[in-house]
Amino acid sequence: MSENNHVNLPPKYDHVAIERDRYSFWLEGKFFEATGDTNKTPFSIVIPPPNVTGKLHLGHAWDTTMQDTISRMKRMQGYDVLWLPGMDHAGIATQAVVEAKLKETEGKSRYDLGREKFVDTVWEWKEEYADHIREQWGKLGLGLDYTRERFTLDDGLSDAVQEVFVNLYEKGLIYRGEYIINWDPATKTALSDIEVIYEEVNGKFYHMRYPIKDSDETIEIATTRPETMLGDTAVAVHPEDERYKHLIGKKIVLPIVGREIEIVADDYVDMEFGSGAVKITPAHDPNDFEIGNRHNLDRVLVMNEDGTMNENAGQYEGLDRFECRKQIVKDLQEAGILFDIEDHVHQVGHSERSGAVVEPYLSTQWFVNMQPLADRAVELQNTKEKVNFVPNRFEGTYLHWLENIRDWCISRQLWWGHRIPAWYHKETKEIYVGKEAPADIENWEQDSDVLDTWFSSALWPFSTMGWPDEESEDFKRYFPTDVLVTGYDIIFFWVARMIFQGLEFTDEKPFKDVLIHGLIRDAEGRKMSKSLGNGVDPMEVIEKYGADALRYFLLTGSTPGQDLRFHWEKVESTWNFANKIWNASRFALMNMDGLTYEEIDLTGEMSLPDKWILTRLNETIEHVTMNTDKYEFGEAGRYLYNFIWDDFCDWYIEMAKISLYGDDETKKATTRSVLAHVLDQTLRMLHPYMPFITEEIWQQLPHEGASITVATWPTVNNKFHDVEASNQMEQVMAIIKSVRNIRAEVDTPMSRQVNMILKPTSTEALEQLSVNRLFIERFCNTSELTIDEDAIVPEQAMSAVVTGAEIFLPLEGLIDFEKEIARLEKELEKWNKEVALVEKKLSNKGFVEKAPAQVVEAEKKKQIEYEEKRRIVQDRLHELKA
RNA sequence: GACUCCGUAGCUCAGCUGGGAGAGCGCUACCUUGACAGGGUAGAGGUCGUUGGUUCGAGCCCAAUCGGAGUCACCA
Repeated sequence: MSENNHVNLPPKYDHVAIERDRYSFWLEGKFFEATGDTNKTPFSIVIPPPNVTGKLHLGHAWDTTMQDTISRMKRMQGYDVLWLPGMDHAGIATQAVVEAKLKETEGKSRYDLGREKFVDTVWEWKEEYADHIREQWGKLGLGLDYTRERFTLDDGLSDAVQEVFVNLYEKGLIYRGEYIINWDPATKTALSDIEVIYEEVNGKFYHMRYPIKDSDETIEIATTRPETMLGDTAVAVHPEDERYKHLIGKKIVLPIVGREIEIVADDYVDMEFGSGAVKITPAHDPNDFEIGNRHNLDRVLVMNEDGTMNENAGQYEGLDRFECRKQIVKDLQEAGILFDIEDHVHQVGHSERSGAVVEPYLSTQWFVNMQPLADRAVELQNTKEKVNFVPNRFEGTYLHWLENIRDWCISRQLWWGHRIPAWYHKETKEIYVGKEAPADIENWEQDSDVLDTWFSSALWPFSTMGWPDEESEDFKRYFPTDVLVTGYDIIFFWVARMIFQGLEFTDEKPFKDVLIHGLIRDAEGRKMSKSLGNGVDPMEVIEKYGADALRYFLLTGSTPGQDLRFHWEKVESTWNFANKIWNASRFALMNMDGLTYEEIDLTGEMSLPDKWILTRLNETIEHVTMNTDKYEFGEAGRYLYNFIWDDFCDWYIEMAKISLYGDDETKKATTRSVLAHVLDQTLRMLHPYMPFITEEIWQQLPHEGASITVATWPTVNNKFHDVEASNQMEQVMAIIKSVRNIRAEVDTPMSRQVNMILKPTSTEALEQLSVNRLFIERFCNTSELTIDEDAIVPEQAMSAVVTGAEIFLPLEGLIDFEKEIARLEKELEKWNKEVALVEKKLSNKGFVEKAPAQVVEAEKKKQIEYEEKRRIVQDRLHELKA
């Protein structure tokens, strides 16, 4: 075929070839850069900045693909889109990775290098990792504006961090104090509450009897952490507890240690639990700390920062806390103090990062006073201006957390991060907090700690836009952002904090919508994790099946808020979809015959399939646009899939061949235009889902503009909305399906021509069928087609019934009458049931009176149709049995 | 202990404001039809966890219950 010469699409869909150079084409065209065009409405998204040392995993791919899909559609809809990229310095995570590398390559610790040199080393690593992440973003096809890329430790963001810290300090919303915090002995830093993961652990419950001074009595207490007894400074009982009332105020000689501690009364103690007496260790337990404050108790810290016992542990000094536990249990048992050990399942806190058992530990740290900030965020949700959570139920989790908020420990004993802008006077011990160091710097010492990574992340939507400079162009134009996309696992870490910081510092919510997605799991439903080794590298998926297939799989694989299981087979079937599009496009191109975009002409007289596919296109545009707007990517994607595969490929292209391969040049030209138009519009809609393949094909098709990324989004065209044609097409399709069915029944392949008789059930149907007979002839492969109400049907014929017509295929010698009668009886039974059901409904007074008129009307129509079909099948059975 | 989510065809999942169940993969039979055999055509397969309730009508709303997952808070 000579037309083949015009086709530049290779015969095979090759995702590697297609995707290879496309991203640089987009970047060079600057299609992803926000234009600042004031004729357009701004639309902005900030990327959740990935950890700079991390490799992007499938979760990132999912998260960013959604953002890309949204922003690509918005761009096509004419918005001035800013999708701002960036990365997070990720304090603990990064420091841990670099420390490990350092040990591995040079056998050195961070202390060997010293603070300054170590931080320099991290910066070097950072550049390398950042390049890698950008490369992965490119492979995914993300439309990011790299001219605005930010890093949480760059100058601008550091300035914002300091501004916020100083401001909150001056307002009294940041304070420094000595409290029990969560201490991670592995990384030797404090953690915030949400960085502690509680896991059920099979532990022990140790029961002890403490001797009371100058008495033979003992008091029974129990603990899960016996080593902390070294730091006990009291035993508490309930003031109303009759068992112990006489002991209040008496002294205990703390075993091993020998310290005298008092028995105090405190309401906190639950008389019902255990013995009703509690050992109090103010330096190692938050509740004990509170009790200690109320009773002015000493705070005896018995551990070092690395989890070993310190000098207050006496003979146990230097032992690891768990070694010490073993030893102390043994010693106490021998001394007869510890008299029982019980198995006990309880929740033990572990560091989110290191996995080490978190130690409640007395320490001086910086905190954010959360209540006022949280109150404001909660308040916002009672107004019309509230942040819109999708799905909505996550607003509940968010609010629940805010309503039970506790102060946020923000100092970390790390080197990699934003240094706390506080200085202590060497002599007076006075504290100075400010963006600039004190003038007489030689007399001061800066706080050695850095801030929690999330402290800077919380400012991300506005710090990236130029804040604290409120006159910054980007801040004025693109803040607040439109939507934030993230997983439910970081609602507390990040979403909540961005909201209260946004409110506090910009008086605005940082985003209008929050789209929450779930977690990616493996095929068995397990979380993907390093330890299980069940992680899947998105780059591997892209290599095998292409970014388009991966993206489509991720977008359509689940509903908002739900987890997603990864299945290779699903990605593979998505690849098949891409291949289908590829080949349908090849067909179209083979028939374009040099058509240009300007020559696309939809004014000519159209065939039935032309009118039908344009109507279906309208429906698809409506559906896809609405659902993408609602973030229902699954719904939109599936609708497109069905439209492309079933309607466009299986029906329209097949039927278009009639005019494309025919002699009527006018019809041919019209169909060619329709084909080009529908494909063009379809590719545009599919583009946010599968950017690479759609761009590749679109460039080959008659088109205008430099790139599909900046083509306009399709809108419904009422001029081509022909319901009547659609109904006729449906009827033709129904007839074709019935004939295929019969042919399969009697083993008569489509390649064999057959005679066919159509008996219309109305003059209207007669007219329509006559007009559309060409399609019926062609797709039923008839040798002779009779359309006649009074046609005489040979005795040996297979029959079927569709709305408006009875179908007969005279197939002498091929029919097994018994089988045919059985088949018809089965069908009769079906119609009997349907008729009975409709009749039951319609005879139900309640239904007729209360159901909406259109529903009742539809039922009445069904009744007529089913009764007609039943009658026809019945008659046919009579004939055959006669 | 509080709360949330899930339980629909063999498997993985859809099913929008309630009007009589869908897709992909898998399975069966047939088909080298001029874009595609990674394709086409026709099919089989579901008491929508269970029990009540509301309603003319429930997979969809309410209650209870069973099973699975998760979040938060926890008594030493």
